[in-house]
Amino acid sequence: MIFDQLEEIYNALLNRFLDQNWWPATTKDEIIIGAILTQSVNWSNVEKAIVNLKQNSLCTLSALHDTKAEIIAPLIRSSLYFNQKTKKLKHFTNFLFTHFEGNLKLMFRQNLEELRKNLLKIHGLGEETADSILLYAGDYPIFVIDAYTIRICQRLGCTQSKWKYAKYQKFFMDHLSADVAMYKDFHAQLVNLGKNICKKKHPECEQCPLSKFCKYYENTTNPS
DNA sequence: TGCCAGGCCGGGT
DNA sequence: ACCCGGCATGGC
Repeated sequence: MIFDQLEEIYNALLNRFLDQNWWPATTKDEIIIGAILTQSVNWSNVEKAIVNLKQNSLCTLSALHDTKAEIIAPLIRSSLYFNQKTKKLKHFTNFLFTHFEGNLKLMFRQNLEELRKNLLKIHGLGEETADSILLYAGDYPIFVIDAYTIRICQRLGCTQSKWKYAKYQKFFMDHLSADVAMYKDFHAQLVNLGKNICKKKHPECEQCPLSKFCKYYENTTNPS
């Protein structure tokens, strides 16, 4: 299905909610740590973990690299699957120190395709986490897909149920200009929308700035 | 109370 | 190629 309104959709979200100013972190280290910790958990749980890491001066990649898993795990307990996530953090820092002297600037000197391929080899980093790191910490022009994005697209009726991550990503990137700041904010807008309005059933779609694009809204206003 | 949040992996068809 | 269980907290 051809759907050429993505830019219009983004503008509707931007007008209604203003710039979301994502990622909620001050350093690139913190963005990467947050990207791993937020897998399948709400951000408030991640925030507690980040605060704990900061209070122990462990919210940097080199500090995590130098710290035993038994120390890290209890600090990030609130982030769910904390033992798994401790390993994931370790896998990432091992990668960074093995190949790039622990220096993110060196890592981000790789081109997008090469680095993405390398990140995906790290145990515990899937497509969404890798792309979040690439976009928000590395400023590469790559669009992040998540569960909210898929849910909203399906509600809009602009995608097909069999589509998976790569297809969604291609869909967005084929229909948008490769603008890093816009990619960052568009994904943020979709998460914000997903967490709030679009989570509800379709009668509430009227409050959603995307209602005029939404197939359910059209169905309810044009029942015939 | 039970459900689900900004996933990912491995093992089974 | 898809499907499913494991991981294992906190807020509504």
